[in-house]
Amino acid sequence: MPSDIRVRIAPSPTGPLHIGTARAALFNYLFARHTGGTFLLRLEDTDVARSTAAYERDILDGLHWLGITWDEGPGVAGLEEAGPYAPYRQMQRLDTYAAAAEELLAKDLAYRCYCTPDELAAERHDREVAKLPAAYSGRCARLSADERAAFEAEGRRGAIRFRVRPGVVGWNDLVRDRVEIDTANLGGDFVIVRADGNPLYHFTVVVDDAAMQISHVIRGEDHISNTPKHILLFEALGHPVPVFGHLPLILNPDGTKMSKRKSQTAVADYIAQGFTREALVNYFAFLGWSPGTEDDVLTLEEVVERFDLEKVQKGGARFDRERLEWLNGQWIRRLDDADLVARLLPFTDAAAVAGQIVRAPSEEELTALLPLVRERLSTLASITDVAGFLWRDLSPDPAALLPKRWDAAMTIDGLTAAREALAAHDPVTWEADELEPPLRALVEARGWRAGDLFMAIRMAVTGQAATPPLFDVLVALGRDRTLARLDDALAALGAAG
RNA sequence: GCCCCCAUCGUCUAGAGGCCUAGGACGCCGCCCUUUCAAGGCGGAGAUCACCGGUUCGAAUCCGGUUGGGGGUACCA
Repeated sequence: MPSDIRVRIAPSPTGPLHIGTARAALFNYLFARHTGGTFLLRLEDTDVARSTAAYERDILDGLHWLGITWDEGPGVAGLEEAGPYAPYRQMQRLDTYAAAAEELLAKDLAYRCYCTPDELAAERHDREVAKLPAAYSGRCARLSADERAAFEAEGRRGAIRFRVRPGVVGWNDLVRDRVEIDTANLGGDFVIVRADGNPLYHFTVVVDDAAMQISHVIRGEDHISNTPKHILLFEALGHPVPVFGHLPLILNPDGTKMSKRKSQTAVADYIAQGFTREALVNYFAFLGWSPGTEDDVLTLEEVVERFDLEKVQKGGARFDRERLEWLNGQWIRRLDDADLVARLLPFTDAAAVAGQIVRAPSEEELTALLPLVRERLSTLASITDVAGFLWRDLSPDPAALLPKRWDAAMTIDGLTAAREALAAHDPVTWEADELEPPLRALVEARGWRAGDLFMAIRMAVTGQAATPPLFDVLVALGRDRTLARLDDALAALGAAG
């Protein structure tokens, strides 16, 4: 059954895709998909000074990467402009706002204000000194035609202010029930169109939400105090007021509103660090919402099925990177081989380009390695921590080659014997379960602890104390490189002694 | 300052008057598995449900106040 529910995400291309925007987009998407409604994307690019095409691209690409798709939206990032209410970019809708502003002016619901920024600043300052709440005095609210003409003659264009009517504005918020705010606390008549003719956010958002038949406005809690202004504008425009739902904020670890300064906020950075879309979406969905069951690893589709705005938390949620990493590990373990390899390849390639490894592995090589690395990856990028020794040259550090209980002489003895045993091993059966018995036998014969010998070999052939299982590592390395690295380690130890 | 929102383990949360001596997950600590690291299994510590007062036979759940935290106070979005 088709639904007339229409929701939107309206990002402003003044920065890269922010986690908060992605989360708001996700909740709108979930609500739309769950109810069979329509989800649209509108670009709010009226802040010309700060908006860029590169940010636009980053935002749209990021949302798509996450799997958040819209039914109507602008023609950018390789997309066709789509939907019955085009254009979906505010700078292409200026005449719509101009017409709406004219209408409000004509009905005397708005007026021109000729105050200069300096005058406004002085006014603000005086009120602050007098300990009065910040508000516009309304000095231009009742100018006569002559006074207006005088200002215009001076060359002043005048901004357009909306007349805020006295009274209380209230709404039934989807997540926090009844909210009421006295318009006396709105700061006076507010500007809807700048003196330079550019419309402002509060105005464009309402004009567009009205024009695009938005039924539910789902956005961050930081907009609660803007909502009365928007309701007033909807009423002035003669348009039904949509239903509002204010989501709890994503917080820095210290509990303040998430910011670039205290947290990593760009989705692109999480992508670059090897977080999967599944983990990110899963994590965002569970920040402020929960299915009410004990499930914690869910696909986007499963979340869509269970999503309910009324189960959204009211209080803000701190961003917990450790939990995200755990979820990421969960998802990495769930991906099928081909998928995981395809996602890993860009990271090994990038590491090679960056010089972190000297050679990027092939698809086949990575596929063969999967059983060794999969459960050790917390991010895709950590592949080079887990298996980088395979694609890197080692420079043995004698001190770092010694197992806890072994000194240099002991280690030389152990590695020499191990090298001999491995060199004597049939190259044709260079396989993990073939390599283990001879080394175990050696340990037995010499009365060593298996762990000590294995650690000595591990350090010698990988340069690390933490690696995938040793015999699998020797196989991945191959006979020649294994023996060569043992020789190098022995040489380093000999030089030190 | 003024307005508004919020308040359950360190963190994310379950909980819509009796099922709660408050459940799950992350993290932390043990144990098991084990050649290291992970993963996995098992167990543990961790919340007098911010506080005070009310309503009720009974409150984490309802009401009021206090405190604390957060958000907003632009010719930014």
